[in-house]
Amino acid sequence: MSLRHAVLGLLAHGPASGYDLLKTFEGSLANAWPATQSQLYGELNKLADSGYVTVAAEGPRGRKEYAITEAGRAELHHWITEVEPERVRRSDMLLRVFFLDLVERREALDYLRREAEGAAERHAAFAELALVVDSTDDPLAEHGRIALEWGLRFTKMQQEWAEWAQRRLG
Amino acid sequence: MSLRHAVLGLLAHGPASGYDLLKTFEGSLANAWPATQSQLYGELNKLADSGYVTVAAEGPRGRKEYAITEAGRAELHHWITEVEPERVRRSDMLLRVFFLDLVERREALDYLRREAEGAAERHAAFAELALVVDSTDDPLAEHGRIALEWGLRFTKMQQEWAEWAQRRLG
DNA sequence: CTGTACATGTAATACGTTACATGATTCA
DNA sequence: TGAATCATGTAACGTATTACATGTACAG
Repeated sequence: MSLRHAVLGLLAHGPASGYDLLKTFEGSLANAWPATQSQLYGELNKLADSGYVTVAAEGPRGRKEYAITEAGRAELHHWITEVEPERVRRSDMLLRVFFLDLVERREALDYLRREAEGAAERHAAFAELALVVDSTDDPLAEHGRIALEWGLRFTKMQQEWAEWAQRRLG
Repeated sequence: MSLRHAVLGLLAHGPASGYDLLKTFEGSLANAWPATQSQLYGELNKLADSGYVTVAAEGPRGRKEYAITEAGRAELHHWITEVEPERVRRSDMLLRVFFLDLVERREALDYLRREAEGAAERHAAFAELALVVDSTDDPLAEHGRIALEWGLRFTKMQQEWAEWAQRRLG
């Protein structure tokens, strides 16, 4: 049910076409809620049917510019402030850990080493992004920066955990 | 595609019925890969069709005890050691953070406070579990303990992040 | 005038959740 | 004998991924 709220959240900042929104979903938002082109266009039509968005303008090449309605804003506000975030998360990375006793110790250590390295790489990428964000004094980037901080801390935690696990197993 | 590997991983430790497996999916494994009864029974039939498991014995009340085959073990080993874990994760908790500029500052701080509190609670629950696990010298619990450590570190990170975010916003 | 970017849509397939449906065994 | 537990299966619905399908506008 969250794709609809992701779309509403973006449209709450200003009108946009499905194509515009797609760029955002491929960018920063991909870290919180990835979505495909197919999904997006379908969701926009459903949102329009429900009255949460309207086609505010039509442009060249069949472009449809969507705008959020009052009902859409109300639904979005309700979702942000009153709906409990979903705690269930699947992790096939962690799932493998449960079964590491089924492979050679060498293979298990290799697995954890790759996890640590991958986490370190993703951390470095986030850190670079943070440098850029921090050097611009754009107040609109404030919440993106808080989400980015989550990524920084998560990847760091993941790396440290994988290193700890290697020491414990090794 | 990971439910099948979760099932294979459990059966690699010994034969079990769908009903048996369900208990495990409701327990420790729920933190890494939750699954419903409906999904499980369906997957077991598919795995049997593919030759990854066989019905090793039948018991009272239509009970079917499944056992992993050599092909199943090979597939499981391949998955653990060679298949790259999926990095894409959706988080509606993080998604809301991107849109926190759309609500009152008071509401945004409330949201982060609730996140911090929830993380602290989940951390405490994990910590209690860790005490139990650490006091038993069961070598089989070793990998479960490593997964548990991930939960411990994740919830701690989440709490600290939410507190940091409150200070930054407030 | 041609390639690239813009722009939207549908179909097939798989995965996941909830609810429904049914029945056998055990134990108090 | 009635309730709890054991035990499996199906159906409906929603969401996600991939591929297919089509056409317009603009810039070089």
